[in-house]
Formats: sequence, structure tokens, C-alpha cells
Amino acid sequence: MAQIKHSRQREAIRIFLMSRKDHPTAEAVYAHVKEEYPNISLGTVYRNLTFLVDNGEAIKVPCDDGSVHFDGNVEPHPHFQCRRCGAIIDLDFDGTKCENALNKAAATDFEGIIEGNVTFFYGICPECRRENS
Amino acid sequence: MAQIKHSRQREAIRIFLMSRKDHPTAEAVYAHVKEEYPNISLGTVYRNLTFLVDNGEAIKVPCDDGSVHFDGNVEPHPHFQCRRCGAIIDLDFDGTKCENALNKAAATDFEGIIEGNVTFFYGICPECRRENS
DNA sequence: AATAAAATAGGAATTATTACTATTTTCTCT
DNA sequence: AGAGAAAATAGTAATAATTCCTATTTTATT
Repeated sequence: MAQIKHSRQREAIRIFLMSRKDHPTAEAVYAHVKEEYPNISLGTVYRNLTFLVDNGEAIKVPCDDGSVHFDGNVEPHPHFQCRRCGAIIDLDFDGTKCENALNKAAATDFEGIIEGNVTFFYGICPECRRENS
Repeated sequence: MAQIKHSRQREAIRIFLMSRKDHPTAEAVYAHVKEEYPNISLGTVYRNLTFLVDNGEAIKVPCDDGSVHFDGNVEPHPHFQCRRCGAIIDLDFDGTKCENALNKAAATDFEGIIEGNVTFFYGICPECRRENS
């Protein structure tokens, strides 16, 4: 059980992630933390993002378009991606009931074990919708 | 409107995809088609997979673990990935009702437009379950 | 303050994918 | 069937995202 030592860089990454609602990519985290720690390396950002995810302090959001975003809000919640601008937005509703029903339905006639599911919504985000009308 | 010309390689890729239920990756498609066309290049495989997807003849399945798989079954259907071996399996049930309910719930208090969602199940596949018991 | 363990910076390496270009194949017209 | 134009290919180079490596620095412990 390797000891975990505090690191300023990791803390900065954690704080940045928690302060954001726009689900930054690794590159975006790097760009921001670089302002405070100009020497930080991309490897450190990736290492710590993985660390945070593994320790339940962040969520990795792999999107349908291939991009990977990170979310400091670890409460289970659905995500939405705008097909036009690519923005990732938290959807603020409780789909637990539906998801349980889905898991149950999926388990019927399936000989494996369904542990859960992730639902990813897509469409047009509020901003793009406004611009387009 | 550029003309589309037949190509043996594309046909081989299409047929291979349709004959499979295991959702091969681009690399796996390449490995297979290479047996028939030893000179085929990976670029051709990627170009044609994209072509098939764009023409509604295949589906791209970007997985939670970062890997990308392809599916010759274009009927909307849910996917399952085994957390142990990574296999992608088609789940053979109709979740339409649940998904409609989810879309509706998601649209509440959301000022954008919900066009749809993809649900991705995970757990332990039948094979790994057997091996492990 | 001294030491050991962990983390970092910086860069090299890897993997998946796309782009480029000369050559080959397909299609159309005769 | 043969010629010519357009599309597709093979092979390779380039790119992007991510991981790996190692010498140095930072953190925690005594």
C-alpha cells in the first residue's frame, strides 16, 4: 500500500476541476494549471487526472465523438453533448428509476452480469439553439 | 455529388463486418481483410469504415475504455462491454420505451434540444462469468 | 537535518488515426 | 474492346492523444 504524498500540482488540478462545470479535457486542464505552475508537464496532468479518477474524486467522460473530458462532480448524473459545438453539459435530473428498469430489462435472457450503464444524451445545446433561431 | 465507384476492398470490409457479431476494431478488420488482400493498407480500412458509417451501413461504437469498435448491424440496439475481457456484445432487448422516457425526463428544464441518447451497459460477460465461478 | 519514498519535468516512445501522392482500378462513352 | 476521366488504393509520412522513462525535486518521517 504505497503512501500518497501531497503535491501542489495535483491539488491545483483537483481545485480547477471542482470549480468547473464545463468538463475540461486534459489539454484544457494543462493550459489552466500552467498559469500557476508554468513548468508543469502534460504527463503530470494525465497522471493526476488518472489518480483522481481512480480515487473517486473525478469522472472520466469519454464522448461519442472520440474526445475525452473530465468532471469534478462525482455524483452519478447523465451527460449531454451538443452535436454542433461539442460542449458537454450536466443534465440535472434523476434518471435512476429509468436506468434501473433498463438494467433489469437488459439482464433478461443475458447470461452475463449487468452491473450498470452509462447514458449519454446528444442534441443541440441551449446556446446553439438560441444562435440558430 | 461525387460518384461512388465499386471497390473490392470496400466490399470485403462490408461483408466481413456484416458476418461478425463481435464488433471488430479497425485493426481487426485490417487483419482479416489482409488475408484476402495482402496489400491492403490500414488507410483503406479506415477510409472505408468511415464511408460505411457515413452511409448508414455500419455503426461506430466508441467504448468507455477508449477503444473504438464497428458494428455491421445498423438497427438501433444497446451494447454491452465486459469489464474483464473488454468484449462488446449486442444486447437483444428493446429499450425503446425506457429510452423515450429518459429523453423526455432529460428534456425537462433543459433549454436545448434532446435528440436522443446512447446507452452503454457494462458488467461481466457470460464467458468470463463461467470462467470465474 | 538526514533519509527514503513519492512526485515531477522534460522528453522519448507508443498507439490510433488522418493526410498525402503516385499508381491502379473502375466506370462511361465510343 | 479501348481510351480517358474520376475515384480508390497502397504505401508512407504526419498528427494527436496518451503513456513511459529517468534524472531531479519535493514531501513526509525520524
